[in-house]
Amino acid sequence: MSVAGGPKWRRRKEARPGEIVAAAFAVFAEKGFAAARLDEIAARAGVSKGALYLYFETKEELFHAVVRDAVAPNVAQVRAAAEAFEGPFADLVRALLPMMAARIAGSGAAKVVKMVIGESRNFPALAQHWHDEVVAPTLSVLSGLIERAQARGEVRPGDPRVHAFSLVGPLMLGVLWREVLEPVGGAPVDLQALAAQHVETALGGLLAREGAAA
Amino acid sequence: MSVAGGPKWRRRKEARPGEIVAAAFAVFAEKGFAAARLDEIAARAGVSKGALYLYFETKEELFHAVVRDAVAPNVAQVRAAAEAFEGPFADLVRALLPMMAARIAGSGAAKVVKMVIGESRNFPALAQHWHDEVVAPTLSVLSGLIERAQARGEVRPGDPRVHAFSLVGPLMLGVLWREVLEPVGGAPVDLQALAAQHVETALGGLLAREGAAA
DNA sequence: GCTATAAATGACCCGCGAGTTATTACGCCT
DNA sequence: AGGCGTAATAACTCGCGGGTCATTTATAGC
Repeated sequence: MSVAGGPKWRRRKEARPGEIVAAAFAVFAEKGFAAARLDEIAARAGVSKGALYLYFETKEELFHAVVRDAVAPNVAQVRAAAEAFEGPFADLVRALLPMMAARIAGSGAAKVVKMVIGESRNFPALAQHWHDEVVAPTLSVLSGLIERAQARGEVRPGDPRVHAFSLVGPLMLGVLWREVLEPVGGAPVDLQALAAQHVETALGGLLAREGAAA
Repeated sequence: MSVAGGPKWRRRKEARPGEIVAAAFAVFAEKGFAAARLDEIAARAGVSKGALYLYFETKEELFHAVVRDAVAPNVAQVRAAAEAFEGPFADLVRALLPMMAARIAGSGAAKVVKMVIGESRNFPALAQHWHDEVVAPTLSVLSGLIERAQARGEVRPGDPRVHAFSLVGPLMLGVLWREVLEPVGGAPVDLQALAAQHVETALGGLLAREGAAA
């Protein structure tokens, strides 16, 4: 409706891909892969459906691009923070969990998680990418930290991977709760409060007791 | 190809709905709602697509029936077991978590969880039903138990709902891991072992310490 | 300004799958 | 036995959405 002779569209080869991925992210997060409509993605990106195919071969490739872009930076940062830390295990955990909570809640990572879970059967390649690039590295950093803390006698014995689950499981549950149940009437969850209280609970179970025998 | 004059089909009004729901459960669990094909459900139920519509109005109603049937009995049993228990909190938890783990892994409940998460935006009614009938009651039983244990001085202070998250979160994470990540190369998770170790960790953080001041 | 290039469009195609319906045939009931 | 009510079928419709392509139009270079 631009009556005042502005051009109908502009050539912006550089900017398009990013805008398209952003729009696709929003629609995929809202609807899931199968129910997302290319027309809607195109509309939100301010572009025609045909233009999508100038930059992405198929809907599925677009899906992959979305997951890549939305997630990579956060993982790297959490990893760096964890590996740079030098103090006692308890302090590290007290810093790390709230950081993860904030990062997951802040970015759209939670929506991506939901998306990956929902479409994992239909797009195993996506779930695999997610596992290889996000979950496995994070878990490996975490259980490495736990293992070293065990060697120093700070943390009780036990499978370090299971200990890692004990640490982050409740956080993940909280994230999914917010994403899935709150919109349909579930009682709100304060992720920061959850992280704070759970860290103390988990540490109570993980740390070797000072006055204890074993 | 029954050349030897058996009838082409039989009238089994009573048995059909159950068989259809079972077949639908399998297909929905594998593909998710949107990607599930009514033709495939019908084929697995040994029935024509038209027959589905004799028993269910729409695909979505069939989806609802699946969730209802697959989940209700398990919840009731866990709830009953939890409320009947009379001993100290620690023993209850040591019995309850492995039981939940077994029940979730054994039935197809894990697949339903994945399904509900994936389709929650497109079918809020389903997520709501799940919340009202499954999650909220379970959580309420659990945090009730914790609250009473706190009153008896067995469990440390803190939001009982968050404590409940601390207890079951890692279990849920394990379930999702098995469901989503193991099929694409994730390291296997032994749910029973996870439950056993995590229970002790969680109790270590939840139980009031005998020799402690507060 | 004019032209060549390629970014972008939007009308189109076509297969697929949810839902419908005219027809068939099972099996109870007398 | 045979007739009737209805469970069940199978071929159908029809709209939707992923993907295509001939055409339009911005813009860089001369």
